[in-house]
Amino acid sequence: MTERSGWGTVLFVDRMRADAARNRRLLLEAAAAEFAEYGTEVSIARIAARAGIGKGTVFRHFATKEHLVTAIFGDQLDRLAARGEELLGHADSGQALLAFMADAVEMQVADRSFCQAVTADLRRDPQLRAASDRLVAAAGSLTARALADGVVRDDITGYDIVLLINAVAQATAPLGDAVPGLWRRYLSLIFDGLRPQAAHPLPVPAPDSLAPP
Amino acid sequence: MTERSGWGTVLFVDRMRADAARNRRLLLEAAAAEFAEYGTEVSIARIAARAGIGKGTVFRHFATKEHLVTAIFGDQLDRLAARGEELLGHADSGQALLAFMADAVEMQVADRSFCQAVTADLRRDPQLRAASDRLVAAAGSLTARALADGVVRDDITGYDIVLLINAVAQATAPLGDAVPGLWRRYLSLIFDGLRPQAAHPLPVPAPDSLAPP
DNA sequence: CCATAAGCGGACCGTTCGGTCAGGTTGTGG
DNA sequence: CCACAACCTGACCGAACGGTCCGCTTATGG
Repeated sequence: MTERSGWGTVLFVDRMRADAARNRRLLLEAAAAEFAEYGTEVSIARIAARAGIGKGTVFRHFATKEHLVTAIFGDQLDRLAARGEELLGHADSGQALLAFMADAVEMQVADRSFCQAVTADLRRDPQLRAASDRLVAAAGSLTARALADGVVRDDITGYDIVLLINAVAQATAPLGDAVPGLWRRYLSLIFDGLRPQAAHPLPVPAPDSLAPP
Repeated sequence: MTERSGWGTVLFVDRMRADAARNRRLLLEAAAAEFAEYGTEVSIARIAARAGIGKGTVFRHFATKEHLVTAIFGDQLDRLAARGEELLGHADSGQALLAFMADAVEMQVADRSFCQAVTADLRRDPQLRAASDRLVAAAGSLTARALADGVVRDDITGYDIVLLINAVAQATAPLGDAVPGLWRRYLSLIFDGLRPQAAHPLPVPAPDSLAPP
């Protein structure tokens, strides 16, 4: 579990009682694991059992289940955005963009809740909005750098990249884990579509937001 | 509601009592509409109410909710496969493949349950397996024809096409219906990746089945 | 070491779901 | 036209869920 960007509520365990801090950590670990394995529909009771704490304790730390999901999902978004920012320091801009997409897809494929959360109505939460914006910004910078080097076509944006990451991650969903690395096939194919050599005019402008109206 | 291929159970209303046949039709229409609008999680009670019949009647026609979902989903798969077979008669093989993908995505985007069903564990059902095979076969023929005309790269198969359809349909899921035709942008982009000009070697072989082990 | 408040936990609540069933209704073959 | 089987229905059931609450435990500052 990493730190949230500029917002320490989730892991703000400093001025807590020792047992409370310990339980909160156990809870977040258990929730992340259960969500990744079974999706966000797992019951609070299951998560509490895995963490070895009582159900009531869960609601002491997070008023509703949605708050818990939001906390975990926000942390993941932040981690992903951080990875993107880190890759901005990479020499090869094309490989950096590809690596970013690969890491993002891998994260999403390994975590059932991540896929669900992207689609859910959690967009109302301002913290998630911020994390999402940070992610799109990182993707946009990586794209701009790759464009400047002429390795991607000039009509794509950071929003496109984020949505295509989602597309690749969902592509192989029907097969479950039957062919473990199959998503790499489709990431590669889609990346071919991002190259300037392939470019045919795109019929619809890129979006300028990830949130529904 | 169209006919199931070679299997008339779903709409086998011939030797039924008149009221039973009528109710079955109302039920299937209501279920398809509710599933499309709200996904497969809508309650049986809701569907029954929309059909104007009692809840018990639903279970008279379909032993479990899963049976109902399977019937509706199978019908959709069959319709999609039929559309693919129809497009095999189209003169321009490249446009036929593109049109097939576009129709498939459009269907999936307009129907929440369709997206869910693709991922669900309904693959056990032999009828769905058959419908799925028929769909992949149609996609494979369209692909082979396009390949013979040199308009697509030579390392893709019908399975790739079906999975990429899924990818495109899910790509814009985070935005809901905020930008109605946005999926066309990503279908176009991915189709660019399917052209021979763009081809870089793909890292993983295509799957040879859509079912998990 | 103790007083106290913060934390804990699981019985409990209201709701919703898929699915069942007994008893009333109705279409239909003869 | 009638008898009967097929059909319809909504009250009902048990399970599972998110969330509440209060009596008990325990960490901690003084």
